[in-house]
Amino acid sequence: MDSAPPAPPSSPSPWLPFESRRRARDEKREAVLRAAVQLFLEQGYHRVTLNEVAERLNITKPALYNYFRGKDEILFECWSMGAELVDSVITEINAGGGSGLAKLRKLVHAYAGLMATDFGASLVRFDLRDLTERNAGVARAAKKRIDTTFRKYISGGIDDGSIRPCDPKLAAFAIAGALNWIGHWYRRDGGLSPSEIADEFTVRLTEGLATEGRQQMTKKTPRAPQRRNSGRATTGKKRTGGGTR
Amino acid sequence: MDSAPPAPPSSPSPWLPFESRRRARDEKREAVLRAAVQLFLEQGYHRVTLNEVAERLNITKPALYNYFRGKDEILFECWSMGAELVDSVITEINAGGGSGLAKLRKLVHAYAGLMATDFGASLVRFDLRDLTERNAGVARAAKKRIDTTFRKYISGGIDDGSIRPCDPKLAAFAIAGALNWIGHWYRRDGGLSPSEIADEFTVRLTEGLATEGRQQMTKKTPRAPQRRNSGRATTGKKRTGGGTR
DNA sequence: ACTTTTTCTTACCCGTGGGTAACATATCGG
DNA sequence: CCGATATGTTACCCACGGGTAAGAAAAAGT
Repeated sequence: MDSAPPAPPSSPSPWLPFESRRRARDEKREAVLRAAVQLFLEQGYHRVTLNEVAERLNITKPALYNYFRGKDEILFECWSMGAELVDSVITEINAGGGSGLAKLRKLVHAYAGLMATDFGASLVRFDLRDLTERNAGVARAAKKRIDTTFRKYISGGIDDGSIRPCDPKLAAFAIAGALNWIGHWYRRDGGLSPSEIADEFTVRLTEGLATEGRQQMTKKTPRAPQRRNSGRATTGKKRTGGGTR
Repeated sequence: MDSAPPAPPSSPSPWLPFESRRRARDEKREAVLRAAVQLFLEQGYHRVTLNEVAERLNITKPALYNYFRGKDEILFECWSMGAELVDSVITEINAGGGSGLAKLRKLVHAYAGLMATDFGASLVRFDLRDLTERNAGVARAAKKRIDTTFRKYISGGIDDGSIRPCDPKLAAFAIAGALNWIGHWYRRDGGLSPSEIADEFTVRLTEGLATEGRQQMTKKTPRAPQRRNSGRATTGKKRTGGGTR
């Protein structure tokens, strides 16, 4: 018979029922976040009790208070995990070169993929009003940074000629909205893989913006490649995402 | 001489503090919904108490139970108001003619406008998990109808040649996502009017799909482009209708 | 071994807010 | 004017769940 404690379905907890509990503190902390984010997404923050979170980890509620100040802090930390993912994506894109359109496409692709992860989805499915005013402020700032990045890539693309003139603010809203919505409808057991979604959205959300979008038009390189060069001469190998579709 | 009780700021309640309370039942019921939807959007369903809703209407909590079975039914009825708005829009579009693309544009335009209303926003900002299983089922069905309509217009447009071949499912997700997101960021006191948003989104979300997007391609303009320019008073560069370039 | 510190459990508190019972007061048909 | 019916009010109940206190049980230090 299975006298050994039955392993929980997925992402096994560091606290096995009666076993060695010698993991590092940070690992446990993160395990709490993984369990919590999953439950919060499944059932919604307000319907999840700390007892449930604890139970899923084979511990009891007060034990959670060794790692977090309270429920809202757990929520915030989950949210922050997602924000960090996005921030690192942005940092990486900024580090690389490319036209505004190329950067935008990279961002769209990576962001779409993130929306299919738990922490990524938490970014758009959690209600910031559940946080303390202080944490909500941090979160708002992070959102602002992300939004600004979208706009920056778009207006940068307009300047360098890779994107047709448009209102960067509304274009960013439209693109970010379509992406954020992924976090609401994506299901792991659905018919679509994250990479399929990311590939398709990268095309769909930028095809209307590109100056050289279809096979038509003069197929010349981006017209008048950046003359308003503010420093970094990123010319190099552009090839604005033309590839595989 | 306004010796009468001072009217509350906006959307005056039928229950004036000590005055005639002789309005029809349905009007009162709807007044409850208007007050509720506003509070739910402002603060979030779980943070709004029935006492608050009642207070805003100059009544007390138990009085609400004359019109609704409970809090969750109020939520559902608010949601339904939004759903009915969308349904009537769809019915009207279906009644009219036009290519798939034309219908899609009408839907995008109307839907964007709805997202800037309280009941419209409630459609995407309320959590269906707060409803009873029965009501949640109704809501899911309504959402399904809306989604189906988007896809139908798109695949219809592909068939009639007004829309370039693409995956209708993902295209619908992208468009609906961008639109739904309006319900999350739109603020009445922001710098953008609903009609500006609707106009811009109508262009932005369909320009990538149209077979005749830019100045080339066939001539069969299905309908005259909406010259409904109501007020183009914002940031200078914005050529909504024209496919110039 | 022994203390000390960290981690976790049992048992409890208590504010909150949806919901109800019982009663009061309009409103209306006649 | 009078009961019947809608409509509101006051006063209360109580389940729920976040949070805490006090102490057991490991881990770690000595």
